Amino acid sequence: MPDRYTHQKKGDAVATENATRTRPATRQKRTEILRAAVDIFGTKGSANGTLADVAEQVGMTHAGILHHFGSKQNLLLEMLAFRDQADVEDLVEQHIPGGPELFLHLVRTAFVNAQRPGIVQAYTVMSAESITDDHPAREYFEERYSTLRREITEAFSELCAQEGVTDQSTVSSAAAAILAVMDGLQLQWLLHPGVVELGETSQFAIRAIVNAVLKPGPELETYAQG
Amino acid sequence: MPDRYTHQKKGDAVATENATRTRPATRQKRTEILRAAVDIFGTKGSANGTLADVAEQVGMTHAGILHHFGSKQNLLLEMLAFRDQADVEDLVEQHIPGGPELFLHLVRTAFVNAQRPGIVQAYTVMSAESITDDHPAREYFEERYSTLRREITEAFSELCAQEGVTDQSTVSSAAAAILAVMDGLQLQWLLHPGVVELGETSQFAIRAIVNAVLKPGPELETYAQG
DNA sequence: GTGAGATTACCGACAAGTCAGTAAGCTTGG
DNA sequence: CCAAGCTTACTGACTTGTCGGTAATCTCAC
Repeated sequence: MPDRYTHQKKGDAVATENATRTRPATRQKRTEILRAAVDIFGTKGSANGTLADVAEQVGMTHAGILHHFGSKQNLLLEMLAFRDQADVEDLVEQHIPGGPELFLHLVRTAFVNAQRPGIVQAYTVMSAESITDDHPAREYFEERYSTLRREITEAFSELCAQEGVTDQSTVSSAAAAILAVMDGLQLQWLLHPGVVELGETSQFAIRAIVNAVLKPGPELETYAQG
Repeated sequence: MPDRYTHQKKGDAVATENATRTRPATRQKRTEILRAAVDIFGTKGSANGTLADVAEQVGMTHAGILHHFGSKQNLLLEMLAFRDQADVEDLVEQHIPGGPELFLHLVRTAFVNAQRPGIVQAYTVMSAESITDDHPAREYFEERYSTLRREITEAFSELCAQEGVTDQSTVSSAAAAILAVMDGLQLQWLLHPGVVELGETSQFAIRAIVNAVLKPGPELETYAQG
């Protein structure tokens, strides 16, 4: 597999929307395919979902999908990039906020996600699958988590400065923990949609972690009966 | 759920070690296969890992595996049950503690898990895969999370009573959140073993959540600059 | 304790189906 | 007319599960 992430012959950047090459209807069709891919691979997983499944949903044969995306692996990667793009489009300003605002943004994201189980499911399944051997999305998720942890860590730094807290020993743990609750709650919410409330619970947990950074409470051992 | 998980023809209880039917060497072989299954399906996922992969690791053909477990689905289910059993065996008293001790037990579990990435990976991949359509382990994980949330909720009740806290409105959120961080941190730890510290970070997060139940800090909006 | 008959453990071969990817050709917008 | 979009037809690689057969092991009458 030579150029792993795209099947386009020329080495042009993926992001550059090459208008000369593609008809407008084609761009639309590609988007339709990507949406179907989110649905299929979210519902059946990336290994069990097939190109034929995706093709059927857009009224095509699987060879048609391959015409557009070259390979299944490439379709999966473009699907993840597509989700990111769709995420940012939701934001009024096309940029994720920094500083203390970030925590509110994360909570809002959790509430938004509660309205779109399909995408959440695709993301949850793919992220866990990515830890398997030679998974196409491994690098994608490694970068994603690194980036998000860094952004959250920076937000904590700003917050600590603002609140006059000097001990920043817990911020890296807290950053990882915030991402972790959000992911873990998504899984439980997908398993028990009526029982676990994604938005509210995420809000509670993020608040708990943020407050613990600013003012750590007693140690757990305190509560064990001695 | 007794005999549903085995392909044995007679409806005898699984737990009763039927010495007459199985040779001691066979029991050993079965365990060996289950261990190999944890390795293979943890490394490659349940859909991508094959019976032949498992068979090769124990020096057999895939037909031999099917002789012992009847079907791939059954092998997967027995593998999960096997992990649970191995978990409990680690405990000195064969029972998960209740009350405030439970939180310390969960932290200890996180530290123990940091020593066995293979099993953690299998569990992480399978739990996420379980939300896909008609996954064999779906029911297993639904029950698992329900049970664990209930146990943690009960532990919170005891803790609240002990500490004189009457407002228990957050305990169900907290129970889900604790499981969520543990799961989510496992994923990040598997992606970045050197960066994320499973034990320490879990400890921090669980402490943060427990303390938030007993004494909720300020709301997140407090920190946003006005 | 031993030999006959049953049961278990496993293999080799194969059946049946699935899936990604390829090649060649039809169709149609521009 | 010609390239992009798509199909039909096909291949080769896998995979689960089945089936007979074989060798090892167990049971038990004698």
